[in-house]
Amino acid sequence: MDTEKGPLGRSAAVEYASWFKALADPTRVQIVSLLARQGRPMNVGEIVEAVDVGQSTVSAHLKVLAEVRFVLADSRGTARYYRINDACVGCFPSAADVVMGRPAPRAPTCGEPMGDTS
Amino acid sequence: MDTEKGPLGRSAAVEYASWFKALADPTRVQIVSLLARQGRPMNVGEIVEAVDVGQSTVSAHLKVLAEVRFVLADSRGTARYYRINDACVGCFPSAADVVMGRPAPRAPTCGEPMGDTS
DNA sequence: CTCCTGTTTTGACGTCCATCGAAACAGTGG
DNA sequence: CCACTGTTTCGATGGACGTCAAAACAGGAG
Repeated sequence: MDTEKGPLGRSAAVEYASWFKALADPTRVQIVSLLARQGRPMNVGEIVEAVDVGQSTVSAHLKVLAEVRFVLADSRGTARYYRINDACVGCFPSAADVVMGRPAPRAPTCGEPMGDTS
Repeated sequence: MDTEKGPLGRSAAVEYASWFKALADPTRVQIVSLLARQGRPMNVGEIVEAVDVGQSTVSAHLKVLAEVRFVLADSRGTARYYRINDACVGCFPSAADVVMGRPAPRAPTCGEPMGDTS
C-alpha cells in the first residue's frame, strides 16, 4: 500500500504523473470539468462550442483524456458522445492525496479505472 | 465560487492546469511525495539520492515546484533545505475535486498559497 | 586569499505537445 | 449512388520540456 517514508516507486510515480499530465493543459481541464458538471454525455460539437479552440484540437484532447480513462466514449449514429468516468471523480483526487503524503480516505480501492488496460 | 454548469473559466482552467503540470513529471511526483512523507526539510543532496537523475536536474525540478509553491526553500549555510508547503497538502486535492465537479469539502479556503502572487 | 562543498545556472540536444487547416472516414437520408 | 453532417486522422509548425555535463556562484574552513 506504499506506506513507506521513502519516495514513491518510480513506476507508481510514472503512473500518477500520467494522470496529472492528462490535466496539465487548460483546455483539457475545461473539457473534463465541463463533462463532470454537466453529468451527461456530450458530443464533440457541444464541447467545441464551450472551449475556444478548433474542433480537431478538441478531438485530440478527447483522445488523450480517453486514453487515461478520464472520459468514456459512446458512439450513437454519426455522433460520438463523451462522458466523464465516474470512477475517476473519486479516484483522481485520491491520487492527489497519496502524492501529498495523505492516506486516501475517499475511494476505498480504485480497481483499474484509469490504468492503461485498453 | 464557480458553481455554474458551463466550463471552468479559461483563467481558472489555466491556473489549475499549471498546478497539475507541476506534477506531470514522474521525478517531480517523487520529490513532492518524498518531502511530504518525510515531513522535514531536506537538502538537495538528500533528494538526489532518492531519485535517480542528475543533481542539476533535481535542482531544475525543485525550481519548478517552488514556483508553484508546492515546496518552500530555506537557505541554511551553503545548503538549501526544501520542505513541502503544508497549505498545498490540503489545497491541491481540493483543486482535483473542483475539476471533477465536486464541492471541495476539505480545505475551507485556500488563500493564495500556490498562486503566482510572488 | 584559497580550497572545498553544496547549489544554481547555462548551453545543448532530442523529444514531446498544442494548435491549426485540410483531408479522410463514417453514418444517414435523399 | 450522391450529398451532408459529425468526427477522426494527417502533416506541419512553433514552442515547451527533461535531461545531462560543464561552468558559474556562494558560504565556510584552513
